[in-house]
Amino acid sequence: MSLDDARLLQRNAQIPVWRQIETDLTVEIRSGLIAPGEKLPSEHEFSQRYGVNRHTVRVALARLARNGLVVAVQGKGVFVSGTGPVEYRLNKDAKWSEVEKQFAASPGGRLIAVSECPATRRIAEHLRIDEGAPLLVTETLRVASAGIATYSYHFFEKARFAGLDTAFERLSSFTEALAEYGVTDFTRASTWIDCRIPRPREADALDIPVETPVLVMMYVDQDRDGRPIFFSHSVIPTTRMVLRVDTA
Amino acid sequence: MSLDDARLLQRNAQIPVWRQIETDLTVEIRSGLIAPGEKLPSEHEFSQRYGVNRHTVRVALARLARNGLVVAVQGKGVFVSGTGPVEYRLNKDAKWSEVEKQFAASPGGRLIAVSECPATRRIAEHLRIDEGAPLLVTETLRVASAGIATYSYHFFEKARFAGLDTAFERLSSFTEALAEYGVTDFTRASTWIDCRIPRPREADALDIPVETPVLVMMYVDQDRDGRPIFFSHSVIPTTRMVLRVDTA
DNA sequence: ACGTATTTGTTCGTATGTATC
DNA sequence: GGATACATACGAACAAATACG
Repeated sequence: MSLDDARLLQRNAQIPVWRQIETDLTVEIRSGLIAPGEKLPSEHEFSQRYGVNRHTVRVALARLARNGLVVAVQGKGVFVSGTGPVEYRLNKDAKWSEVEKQFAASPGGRLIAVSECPATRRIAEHLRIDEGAPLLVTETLRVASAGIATYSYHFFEKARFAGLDTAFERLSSFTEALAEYGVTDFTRASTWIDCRIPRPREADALDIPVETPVLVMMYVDQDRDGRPIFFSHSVIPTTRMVLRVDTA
Repeated sequence: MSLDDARLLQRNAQIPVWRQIETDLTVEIRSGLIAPGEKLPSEHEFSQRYGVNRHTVRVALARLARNGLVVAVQGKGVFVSGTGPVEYRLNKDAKWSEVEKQFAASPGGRLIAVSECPATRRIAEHLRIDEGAPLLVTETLRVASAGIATYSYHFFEKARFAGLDTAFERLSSFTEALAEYGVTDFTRASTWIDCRIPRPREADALDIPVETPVLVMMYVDQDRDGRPIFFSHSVIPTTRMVLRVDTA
């Protein structure tokens, strides 16, 4: 709204008008243009500005409320939810356990599935092993707080880390499980960031609607000597989290 | 498919089966599990594995093709597009012009819209100006190659950069336009990364379907002395691009 | 040059559920 | 409640391009 107004709306388009308003307001709120705690314009004012019926505005606002972005108070107005997004900082110490620390949460990883597959070319390059070498693949759900969670796929060289899945199941933490394999310190080397629609089972586990996009981090962690430890995909819901990169 | 198979499908769910297959294959391709140039299983084989009709598979594949992820050749098969994703590297020299250099493209920014608005609290903090101070807001589309593009919102302090929009229109580049204001060197300080569904006009300009999510970078660029120059949102389609962060 | 198998591309038809008026 | 339109999913058949012996 600060940028423009009803010109944004496409009537007779393939997208319903209420959804356009929803994404529009989502942009404003998530980007911080409207600060947490601030009051939104009234439904009546929205309907005037966008040139739509008040009911159409209400559909959009109801969805924002359902996603936890706003809270409606009868007789007062609609307010942006109090807390801003949690920042997942990308630096060489980037780990999920670092996020858990912010919430004083104990390691609470849950092992969803374990499988094996041969290393594809890309993963083999990252782990500096032979293409086709057997990999141990884990799917884990790690939750620090409501809405603060990741669904991760970890790829380990099977020959080196056989049984790591049971160690994780016992300790609920990769950091601690890896310690049993002599890996006491590891750091993040490179991270690739992508986004997509979640798979049904990911959305289920993360407890988010299947239509809301998620961030995907792909990264390699290595030990002090630069030797690769594992390759990972982490699916991150963005309703209450953002990634942050500082380039000092 | 390497991780699991038809168990992934949710029948009678709110999400169509073809979309589930689409996201599934998108994951495999974009994450590099299936390498560029590789041949996908045949439509018949997919329909067997997923337990669906061949038409259903074709809908998914058609969408992947439209997004440029795969290329179908009659009589041969469907192949993952030859080139891997372009990496937009996040470091202190992160600029769109750096991406353009990779394609030997001349600056080709197009000014979509210009507006003004008062600085919200968050923007005021980033630019270290007073809340409510007038801002110059530009919307630009910058294309380096097919699918390699950004739709950006730039927020400038109006008092300092009045007329910058016309300078950009003339020079097609912020780097060059800012030089006329005595800003010869600027670097990236912090970046926040989020993702969402694009606005209709963003999807139009970037030539992507309205349902495919986009990455959003929010960042502050500053001059050599650490003085903020501008705040920006950049919308990045991810069919052919990923962000990359190196944490050395 | 020919026949065959494989694979994508296209066109019918049928059924079902959902949204809309 | 009824009528309509649309999206989803399945089935069968055929056309066209490719590969191979």
